[in-house]
Amino acid sequence: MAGHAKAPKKGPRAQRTERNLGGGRNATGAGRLVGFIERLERLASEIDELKNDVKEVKAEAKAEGFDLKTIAALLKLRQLTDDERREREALLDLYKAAIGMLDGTPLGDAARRRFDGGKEPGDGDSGGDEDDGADDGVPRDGDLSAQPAAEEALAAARERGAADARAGVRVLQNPFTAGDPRRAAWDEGWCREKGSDGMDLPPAWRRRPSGNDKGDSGGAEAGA
Amino acid sequence: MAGHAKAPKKGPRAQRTERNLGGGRNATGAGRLVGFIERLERLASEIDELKNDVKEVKAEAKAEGFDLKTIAALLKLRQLTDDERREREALLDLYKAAIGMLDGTPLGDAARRRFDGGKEPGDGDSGGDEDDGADDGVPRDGDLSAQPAAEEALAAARERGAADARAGVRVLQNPFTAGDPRRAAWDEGWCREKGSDGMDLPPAWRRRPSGNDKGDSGGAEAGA
Amino acid sequence: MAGHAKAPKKGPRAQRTERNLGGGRNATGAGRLVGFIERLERLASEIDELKNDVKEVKAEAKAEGFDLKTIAALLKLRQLTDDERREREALLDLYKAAIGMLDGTPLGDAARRRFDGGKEPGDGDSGGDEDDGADDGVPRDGDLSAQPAAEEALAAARERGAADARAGVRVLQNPFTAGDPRRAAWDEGWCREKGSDGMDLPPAWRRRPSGNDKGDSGGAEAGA
Amino acid sequence: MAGHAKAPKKGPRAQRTERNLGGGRNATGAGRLVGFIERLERLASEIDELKNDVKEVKAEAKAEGFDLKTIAALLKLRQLTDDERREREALLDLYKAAIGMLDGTPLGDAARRRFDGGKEPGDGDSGGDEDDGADDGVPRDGDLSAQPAAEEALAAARERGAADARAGVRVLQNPFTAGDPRRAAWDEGWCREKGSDGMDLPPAWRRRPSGNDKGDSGGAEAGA
DNA sequence: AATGCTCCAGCTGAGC
DNA sequence: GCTCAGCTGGAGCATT
Repeated sequence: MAGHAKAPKKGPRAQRTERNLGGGRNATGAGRLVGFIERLERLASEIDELKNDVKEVKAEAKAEGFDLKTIAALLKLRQLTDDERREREALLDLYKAAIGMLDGTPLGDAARRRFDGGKEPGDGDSGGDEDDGADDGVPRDGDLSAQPAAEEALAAARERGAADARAGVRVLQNPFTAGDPRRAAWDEGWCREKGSDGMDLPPAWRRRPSGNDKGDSGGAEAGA
Repeated sequence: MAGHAKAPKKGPRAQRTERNLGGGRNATGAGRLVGFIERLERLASEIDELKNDVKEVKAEAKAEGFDLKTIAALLKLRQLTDDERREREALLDLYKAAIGMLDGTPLGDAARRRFDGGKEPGDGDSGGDEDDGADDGVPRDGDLSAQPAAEEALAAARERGAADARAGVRVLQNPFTAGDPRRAAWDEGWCREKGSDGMDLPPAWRRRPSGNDKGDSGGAEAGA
Repeated sequence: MAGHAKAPKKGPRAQRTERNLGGGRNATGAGRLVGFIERLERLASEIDELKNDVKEVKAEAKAEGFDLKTIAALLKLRQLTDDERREREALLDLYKAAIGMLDGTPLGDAARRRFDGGKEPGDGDSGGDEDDGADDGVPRDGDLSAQPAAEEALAAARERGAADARAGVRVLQNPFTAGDPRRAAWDEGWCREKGSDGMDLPPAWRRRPSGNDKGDSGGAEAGA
Repeated sequence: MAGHAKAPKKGPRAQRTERNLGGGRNATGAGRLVGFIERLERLASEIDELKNDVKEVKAEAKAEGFDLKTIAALLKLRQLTDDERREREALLDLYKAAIGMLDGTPLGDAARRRFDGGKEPGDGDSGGDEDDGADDGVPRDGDLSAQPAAEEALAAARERGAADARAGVRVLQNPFTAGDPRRAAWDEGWCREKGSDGMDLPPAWRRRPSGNDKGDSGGAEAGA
């Protein structure tokens, strides 16, 4: 099912180069040219066999309800080094923050770590951080570095996320605070679980029809 | 300084069409063709004047230390409706979670809201969410919907972020919990403040040299 | 008529950067960033106004029966120097000849001149050119250089082409031999004349519906 | 030699999807997603192995002095049906003629045939074709259809071209008139022969350094 | 089903 | 010499 070309209807390659190869003229300029061209055409045809296969896979995925654009984004993400990805995310978050585009979504952990990378962990409270009104007594982001992200803890969190999902807990109820790596792990578990309901994809995995009229229904109706 | 073309050295457009326009032959096929071509070339030349201007602006930005690639990303983001942007982020986060690529960064708020959109806010505890071990007493994500994102509250948070930044507080010390919209606002204030230090850009805004050796320093050392 | 945008339905640019410009903070990193972004977006929007105009012109041309793809090719050709264009044509002809793809269409004049550039015009007969069977007494390509392409001669030929076209002469009856620059000029006149028939485009200017079945109806039925 | 990758230095694909495949969860949304992603990545990696091979071949060709851009053009040409190619050339020639861009190079045979296709061959002389001054007695283009392009005649012409080339005849001395299919065949023979001189490519096959200053050294100094 | 548009990625030329 | 921005060509997608 995966290795069969289908000859994308294109024109008749390999038309009439054969007679030019005649004799032992391969050392000739013309002969060598023909050689190159044929090698290139052969490679090209192999390539677009594979491209056809890609198309088939995509069609299949689409038929199951996945969003192709998102999958493409994923693939691009995956071929980045983790470091590169973090670097980009951090920079993007910083720039977004600077122009007030964060709207609602806080800085990613990558950005947080980046901007704090050079500092030593002890001097955090220097300055005026009396932490007055928000919610004291709660572990802050600073603890992020304190939790070594033990793989077993993460696995446990993931498992709990799955269990919670099964139990009907909503995503918003993630029990871990910001900055805790288990927060992400719980999310992973929850999401993976939610994707497995029945035979076909739950609607959350599908792309919304688009809502062609754009409402700018931003959470922060600020600028206007 | 911004509207002056510089004639990108390209070839001699408008070579010898003039004589064809002779007479009143504009009703002719040939005449009309020439007309179209000239209009198109004129538009094209105006377009690449503007492209030149773009180049200049980019060069200037780069000279000040900004990362062009990130700026490009920003621009692309900004020409999306807020809804569209949220939709994509949500979907991407979901897919990432499903294949375990979240590593460390939790689901964005957009994703959280999306998957919870249909539910009514009151039934959060349905199921087994006894909230056993994590960190009780702390406002959860569920409160996210409870806080109507009053613009003045956000502005205050932003201001506090800026003040904290001035006072030496680190980003990691963001006093607001996950799910609280003020968390993002505080980040915005902090970041904007940090960008204003001296004459030139703080190093955090510049792109890291690259780190050519790929470390895969992922939080989850799994696959390797 | 050329500067009216029509707002290509894209998203709401310029969302909420205004507040960030507040105060005299323009010297700030964030402020400068916003400045760059706004300049870039403004330029971008101007650019796609122009792109819209291009679209309109193309639509108009298509409506009159012209083939857009051909027009695009023309535009690309026209932004090449004459020298560059000749260089490319010559090289392409040479390569085509070498692999036997000329089929039917002889080397262009550009190619001929290129390969003969270094030689002095007098020694043409050196070697075995006894010209045995073909068609003696006829002016050869060699004369190409002998005719200095006087502009008035070309104009005359063009005029004669137009006259002949009006008189019902077919293209195939071009009275000038290969290598004579007037041959092309006559063609020009003939074609331009033929395009002027009535109100709308003669069918020869339109693209043929496609001929979906590929016949390889080559003049040289060789390779097959 | 065609299947050896060389791992184009890209990032660490296939990072940590394995654990997600655990259990028999393949029916799950998440599991299927992982499956698709892995298939796509596998195909992608095969594709860029081939692309690497292409790059190698091109590098080799370039090292021997061939012009890559011309080769690319050839490849594109070759994946067109003969009919399509002819159609495009004809249309392009017609449009060029109409706006006076033919300069020097006459209409290709394809164009000539196209515009004469519908007509019956007998009525050519209708009108004023007294053929007054040019060069009577010489076979005209009209004979083009009269010569059935017998393959053996073409082969002979090709052979003669090669022989003439060996004998020192210049390209300009092509003994066949315009419209005679043997003209192209002779060119083919001549060019192929010329390409075979010594070990390396004759300079005519290389790309001219470009002549950065544009001279518009056109044969027809017309419009200017 | 055909076609025009848009995006993306590879290739090319410059600049440090 | 390497990197990086610009550009060109192709492929997918939406549209009619």
